[in-house]
Amino acid sequence: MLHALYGKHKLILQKEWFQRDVLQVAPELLGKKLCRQFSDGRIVKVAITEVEAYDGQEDKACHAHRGMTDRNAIMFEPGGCWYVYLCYGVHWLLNITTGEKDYPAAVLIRGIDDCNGPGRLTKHLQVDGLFKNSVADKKSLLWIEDAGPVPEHEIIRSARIGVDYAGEKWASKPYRFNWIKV
DNA sequence: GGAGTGATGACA
DNA sequence: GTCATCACTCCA
Repeated sequence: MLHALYGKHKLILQKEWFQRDVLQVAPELLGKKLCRQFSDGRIVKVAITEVEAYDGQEDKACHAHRGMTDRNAIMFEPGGCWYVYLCYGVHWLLNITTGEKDYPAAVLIRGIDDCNGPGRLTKHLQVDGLFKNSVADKKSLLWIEDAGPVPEHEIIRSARIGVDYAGEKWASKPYRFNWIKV
């Protein structure tokens, strides 16, 4: 198991931690604490329970598969930034970028403790477009902290949700990771 | 099962 | 400039 790279604040996952293969980062994010500081100063920390990986330009389900656009440009930067976008005109979806510069990849955070659904959790944590392209650190009021590894047998892999448009090859990739607590 | 919702990207 | 599409949620 790869060790987390720690910065000045012992628990906060640093940019370098995200600058690895998205398929390695995604399952390791399970059990980590998604942390949000609200405008009144209150801090909420919740465990991540479900994620999906979107892996580069080859991946037809990835927003970057047709190259760089205004929206997805942040995915081409080194990992560790928030990629936030509005889905169906209603829901903000929260992703963390991964990988090296010029390799577009990100992890969609789909579920946290007591809050399933990528659109629901952003509403719950009051995350919107203001966070897009910001660095995942304490200054941005949204960051991720280490919380120890999740046992491998508690991780379930399956196909990603809502990506049928990508064609069977990519829609069927087991790039979705669920943490099923025993 | 079906509608809402508006930014985004493709194309002209 | 237009137009179709969409990594979803809620209510019936």
